Amino acid sequence: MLTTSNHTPFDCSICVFKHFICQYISASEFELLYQTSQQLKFRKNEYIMKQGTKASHMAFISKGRAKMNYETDSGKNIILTITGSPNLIGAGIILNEGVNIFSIIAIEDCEVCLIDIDILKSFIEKNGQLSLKLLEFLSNMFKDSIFNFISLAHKQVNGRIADVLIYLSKTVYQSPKFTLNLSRKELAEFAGCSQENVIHTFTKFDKDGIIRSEGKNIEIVDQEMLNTISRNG
Amino acid sequence: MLTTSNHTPFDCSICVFKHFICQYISASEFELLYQTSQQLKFRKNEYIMKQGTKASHMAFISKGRAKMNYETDSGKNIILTITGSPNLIGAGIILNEGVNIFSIIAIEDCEVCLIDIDILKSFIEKNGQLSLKLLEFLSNMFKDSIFNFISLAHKQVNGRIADVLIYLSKTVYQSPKFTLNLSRKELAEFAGCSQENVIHTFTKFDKDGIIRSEGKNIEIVDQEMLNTISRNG
DNA sequence: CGCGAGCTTGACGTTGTTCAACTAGAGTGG
DNA sequence: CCACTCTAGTTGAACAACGTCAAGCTCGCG
Repeated sequence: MLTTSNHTPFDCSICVFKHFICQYISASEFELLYQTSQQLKFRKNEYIMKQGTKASHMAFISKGRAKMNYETDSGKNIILTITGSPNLIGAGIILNEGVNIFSIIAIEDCEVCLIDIDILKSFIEKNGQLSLKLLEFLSNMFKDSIFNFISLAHKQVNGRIADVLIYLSKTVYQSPKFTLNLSRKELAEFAGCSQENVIHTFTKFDKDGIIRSEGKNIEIVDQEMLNTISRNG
Repeated sequence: MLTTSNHTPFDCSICVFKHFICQYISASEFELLYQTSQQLKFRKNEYIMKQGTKASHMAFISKGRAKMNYETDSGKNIILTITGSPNLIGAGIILNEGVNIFSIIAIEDCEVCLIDIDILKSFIEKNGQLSLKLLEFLSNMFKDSIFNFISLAHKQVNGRIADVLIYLSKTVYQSPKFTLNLSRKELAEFAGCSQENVIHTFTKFDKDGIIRSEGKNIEIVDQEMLNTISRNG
């Protein structure tokens, strides 16, 4: 599963996740978590988790971006979401039957900390505040996925691509101007349409002065118009 | 919010939820939960929870069926799911900003127990096992919604309607033969297509001997074929 | 008997997918 | 340095899928 290349531990003192969880657990508990976790680097296109494997770890991505990918029985890829960093991934899947129901794949070089689930579970069991926080976290993930699903299921391609662009700019790249780590095909897998449709829509948006699109470089010019398209579906 | 009509407490001794939660909390704690909860009957089409109102309760539906409905800014209705009973609803929404992000509406007469969230939260904080169980429950809801979303977003209407039929028969009515509580328009809001499209597909499925459809009475004849259609999208 | 709501049907135009051809850049080997 | 190939991106045209519209149907109810 760990198809990684490099194994140098990071400087944990600045880690956001450490900062978060140490509000709720003791120093010695964190030490245990630290000792049982793995700090790894992943290169672009490497699997951080692979669909179907046993879910033994949660992944805290401290640096880099990744995609959540679901592969259907018929071999089609569906991108469920793109994550920026820092971000904690795997909470939703883990507690099911202990199997990863989708893959997490680096779309650029990433620094990742794999956290042992059983250890974390033992903390949750002992620690009400922590579990409430995790419940909150899960609720929010759930909510996001619901709205994502509403967008995909009940809008047509214009609106979906507007949504994807808004999401990428706001959440993933945190700038109206960004350089994509994704191919047009991957964008199509994310937006739930054909690759050609992504391209057609991009050129239309470009002509209408809503975005500027040159290869991997995207700039959102008319945010207001994009919001309107998203709203009207 | 409580637009209900009838207010006779039920016999809680046979309640599934009571049975579940009493594995993790004490008798006196349950008594507190019971005293702060409301047992209500809802008639068809009544709101059990209304989108936008403060989320102060979870709903345990002990009898009857309900739909989760999301109303968009532009006034379009989207049915997120149909629930059978018994079922606990509202866990996912609750912990966000304390506002119901969608409505729950009875599609037939229901018996519902409204459970105070703050009380439940106080139990979670004290009780690790309970919180783990709730995390598991939420994870599963999350997983279901993901697969639902995959179906809607990446299949065409044939496959989506097949999915809806399979879901209704398996989860909601638990029989290959059932009498719908939903109109064609509502089915369309669930499947994410037009009402006419639902009808066209039903008649096609009927002609092909996959289902028998007479008004509200639906029977799944060729389950295998339906699964194939669902798989192929 | 008339009315209205929900359901059904078919025609038509829009939207989106598929297909095929073309372009541009990157990597490879002579 | 120049073919050659391979991949990603782009374009337009043909075709299929889907939504919209309009008309007719059925059934229950006043």
